[in-house]
Amino acid sequence: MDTHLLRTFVAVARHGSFTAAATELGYTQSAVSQHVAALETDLRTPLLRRRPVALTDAGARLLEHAEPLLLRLAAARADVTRLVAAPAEHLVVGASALALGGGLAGALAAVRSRRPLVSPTVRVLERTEIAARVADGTLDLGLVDGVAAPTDPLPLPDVGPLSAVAVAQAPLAVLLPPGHPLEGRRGLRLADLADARWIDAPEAAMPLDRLRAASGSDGFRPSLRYEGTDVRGLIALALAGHGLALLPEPALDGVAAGVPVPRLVHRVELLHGGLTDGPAALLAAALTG
Amino acid sequence: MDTHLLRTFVAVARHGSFTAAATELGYTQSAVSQHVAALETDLRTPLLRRRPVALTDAGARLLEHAEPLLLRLAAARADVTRLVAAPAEHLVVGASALALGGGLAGALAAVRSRRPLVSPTVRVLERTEIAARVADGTLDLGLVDGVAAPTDPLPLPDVGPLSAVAVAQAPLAVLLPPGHPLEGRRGLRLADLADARWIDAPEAAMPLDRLRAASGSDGFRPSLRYEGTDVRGLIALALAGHGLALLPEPALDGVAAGVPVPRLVHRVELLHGGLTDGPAALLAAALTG
DNA sequence: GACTTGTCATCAGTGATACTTATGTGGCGT
DNA sequence: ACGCCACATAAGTATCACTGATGACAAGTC
Repeated sequence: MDTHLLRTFVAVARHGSFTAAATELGYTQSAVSQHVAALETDLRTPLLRRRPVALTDAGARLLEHAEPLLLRLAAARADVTRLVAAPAEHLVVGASALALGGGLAGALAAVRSRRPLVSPTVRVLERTEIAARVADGTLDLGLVDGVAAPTDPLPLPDVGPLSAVAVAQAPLAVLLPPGHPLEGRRGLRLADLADARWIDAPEAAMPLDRLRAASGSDGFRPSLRYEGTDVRGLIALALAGHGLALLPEPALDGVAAGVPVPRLVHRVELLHGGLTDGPAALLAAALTG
Repeated sequence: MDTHLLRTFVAVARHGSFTAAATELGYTQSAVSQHVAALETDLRTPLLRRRPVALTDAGARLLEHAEPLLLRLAAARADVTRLVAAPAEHLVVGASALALGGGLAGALAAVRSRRPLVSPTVRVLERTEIAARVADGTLDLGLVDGVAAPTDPLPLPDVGPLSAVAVAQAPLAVLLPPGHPLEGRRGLRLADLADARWIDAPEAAMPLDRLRAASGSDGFRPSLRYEGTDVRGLIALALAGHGLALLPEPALDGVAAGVPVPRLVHRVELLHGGLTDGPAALLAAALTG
């Protein structure tokens, strides 16, 4: 079970094609075929069905392991080289959509004034992607938002030793349509709303599966799916009665009133993998200080 | 950064010797030397100081990544082969010391009566070791205990997709020496006791760092360290005033009275990596059913 | 201080093996 | 039925991952 074999296996599984994987990796089709065959004889079980190429059960299981494994391998390399190499004079920040608000603009301005030569990049990514890209060095810093108990850290995919610091924290509010029976309630436990219908807006609000994890319930069934990062659109849909939405209170922005949710907060955390003293450290200081 | 290179690097770091690592791995010393050199040129930084052999900073960092990486690799192999191979007719259960109580004896008896031929092994291990050994297939089942909020799962080191099921849950109690100012209190939040002096008994009770994580405080300073799994000894020390101890209430066993701690429970969870239908599945059914 | 000893680095040689090129084979569409 | 596409297999080669031998260096011994 060599890393190279796993890498080509993952490529084949992703492309659904031996030849496509071969061209991606710079191999011949023959080599890819041999790699997969070697893995299969090593594990004594077929991993792929051919013609058409599809994962077997064992293959699917292996893929579940292989992808994070390769990610962690890349993270290890990035972490060690980060120790050695001089801090780069560029700055790439990844942020989930709802994490953009908390002072990033101001902090970036502070960096630019002190280091006019660096031209920062801000990249909006899915929450799951950010930790991975910070770990493997593609991003210098990450800003992720999420819902958690006030004392708990945000649950993050474990991709190696990353440091996380809270940079902003706000109460949560459920956005109810006008006339909803619960309107005007003072406190609303999230579990009480597990049976309600929700708008599933994984980019603009909290993904519903995260709510289930945070509340320990398995409700939160979606009535409408909203694909996009624009919060205003989500608010409009929620007010029109298409479903409930859970948002940080500041995001409501006076446009609408929400019912506060106790015991849970919306938090933005800064992710980094060991700061040296490049522009990334400056930005981190501006964000946290 | 091949897996073989990482493996020999880890072996060298553990043994503090190239030759010892070579004999362990069945290589010549020359090969080990070349492996380490290859890693160092690949990462463009020395990983080990020689004569005496010691880790550099970069080497220590790499080791932090390499060990879990190799563990996950073994876990992946075990997980896939478990899918394929026939369920073995043996049964190895790992358990942390405080997890032994909850019905394991009875459940084992149930298994033995139905499968008289299997001779089970019970192995008492440190909490951190159990998840790793279940993942890589050394253990068929694991029983770990820990402290968490009633709705939260126990925090486990992430070694791949493992299933965890609660098998026993008990309230927690702080064991105070007689005459302690807080004696007789009804409820006691753990954070209130962060400044007190504690007995650090990582094998017999909860390790203090776990308490810090569970309570979100950084107190819980140790006044005495207790190495051993015998709870009676720990109770005697706590009653003699050497420090506080946090134990599941049943463990006090009438010997002593403790002050209950709300919002946190002691829980024993059963760990397995996908059950087939061997004796392990029988035992799991007996424990959870 | 020379000698011995133990340990890691280096070199040259060789056997394994990881690739390529070329060819075989089976399903699928026309 | 036929060709076409995609994966499997075979044969050949070039690389490189090992071994064994030797060198270099530090520490301990007399």
